Amino acid sequence: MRIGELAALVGVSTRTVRHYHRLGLLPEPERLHNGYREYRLRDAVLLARIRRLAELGLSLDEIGAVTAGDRGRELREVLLELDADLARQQEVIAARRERLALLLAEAEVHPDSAVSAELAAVLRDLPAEGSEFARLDREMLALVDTAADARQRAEWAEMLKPLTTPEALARGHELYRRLDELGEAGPDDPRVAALAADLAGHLPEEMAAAMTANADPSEERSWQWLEELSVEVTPAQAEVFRLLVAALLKEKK
Amino acid sequence: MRIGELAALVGVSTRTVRHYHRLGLLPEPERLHNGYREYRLRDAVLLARIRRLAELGLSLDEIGAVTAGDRGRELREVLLELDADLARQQEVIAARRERLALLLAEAEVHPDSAVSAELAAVLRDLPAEGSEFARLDREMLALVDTAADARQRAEWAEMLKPLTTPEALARGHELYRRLDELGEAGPDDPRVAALAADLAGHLPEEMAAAMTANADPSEERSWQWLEELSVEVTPAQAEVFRLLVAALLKEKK
DNA sequence: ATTTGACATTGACGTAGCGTCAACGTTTCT
DNA sequence: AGAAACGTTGACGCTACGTCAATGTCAAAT
Repeated sequence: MRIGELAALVGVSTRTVRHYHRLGLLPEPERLHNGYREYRLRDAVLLARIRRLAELGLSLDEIGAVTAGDRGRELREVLLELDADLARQQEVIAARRERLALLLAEAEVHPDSAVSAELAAVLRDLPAEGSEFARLDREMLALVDTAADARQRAEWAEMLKPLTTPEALARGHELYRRLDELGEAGPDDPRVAALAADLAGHLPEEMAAAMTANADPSEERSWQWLEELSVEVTPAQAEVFRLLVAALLKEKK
Repeated sequence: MRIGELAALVGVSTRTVRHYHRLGLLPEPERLHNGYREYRLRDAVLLARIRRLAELGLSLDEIGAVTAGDRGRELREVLLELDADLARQQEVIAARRERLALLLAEAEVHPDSAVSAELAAVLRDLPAEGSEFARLDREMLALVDTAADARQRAEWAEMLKPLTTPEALARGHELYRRLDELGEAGPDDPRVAALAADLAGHLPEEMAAAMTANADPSEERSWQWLEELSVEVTPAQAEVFRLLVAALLKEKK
């Protein structure tokens, strides 16, 4: 039998057969005078066995270990391992499909949005035009949104809801404007302390609680992100938030 | 933000970030005077979005197509496609686990066998010692065994059962010996025709039916394999089987 | 002032299991 | 005899990065 016949017989490509030769899975058969490989029945048997194991999902390395004979691994052990692996894969895929279903349900409502439905609703109601700081704020929200699960997003949406009343929106606009104006100011500018105080008054209670809850570094990192992200704000703006958190903490006590 | 901070923030490696740059998934940010990449908040947002899609199982190519904006593909369409793909994967894995369970159950009974339990039982009962042709025969059985499903194997085991009686075994031994003896003979040796006739008498009825059922080439290839495998037999032995099939066919009519 | 350590840069190789040329020789059919 | 269909070895390509390697930059410890 030549390589093409063998391959057709077992249902693989000639490339596959030669690949198994190079890996040592299938021993090289005798060569004819012209250099062609000449296969016997036992090669077909072995190749078919290799394929059967491969189609079960064993890696070629594992197959090599199993078919190596005495000093190889026990087939049973490998199969059990494989079954456990497949079970894990099933779980992973099932979880993915669940998340996919959620995403698709969201997309049904908000077709062309890069963020979740909850956040999209908030962003729609929150002002953004004209303020550089508002843009940063939205970006931060979008960032935490991508990493959040449904529960967290619902909490945040709840927290942010008080900010969408007409009065809160007006005050929010003003505060964004004042933050923008601090762009070039120094951290000791008198407007800094005033703005921090006004911000403290503007924030919903729940939000203040959430911010101070994780303000000590031992907790999770959700609000620590705020620090990391402060790379993009000016010193004066950063000072506003330092004062703000300090005020909230004092108020808490 | 420098690349390490960005990577830690989103939870990927710096290598991954640079990889996305090279693929064009993530735009290259400004460089500092020292050549370091300087990231902004929006880069983190985009990177987090990419990761969310990647963790769902989208390929980076697909993510590129989705995030490409206007001329890209619709996210919804891609997600539906992905879901269908995951569903297929689930089916494949479930089928594998079923076959694995069968294999494991077999291994429970026949721990160190390379063939199925059914065939192992047959091979145990069938004689093999000393005959080259018997070895070939066993190899052929092993070959079709690897490709067979449970139903087919049960059928074959049933077909082969009549051969395991003491009298059949004795006749089988003799027939194997006579086949071996034909090794160097020509196809027109007088013993050829005689052996073909005796073989026809030896074969169980069901087996003869199975052999002739697929003797015309329009059918499946299970018995056509026999032809392919005849590479390993001598001309005289091949002639025996040609005559055998012809006799069985005539008898059938 | 220097050494160390932690960061950054680009470039290249390795991974699994083959598919797919390329460049060439052999067999077989017409 | 020419073409089609096989065989040979060798090499690159594919995914999504991990993992050096060789080198540069920056802050802190000596």
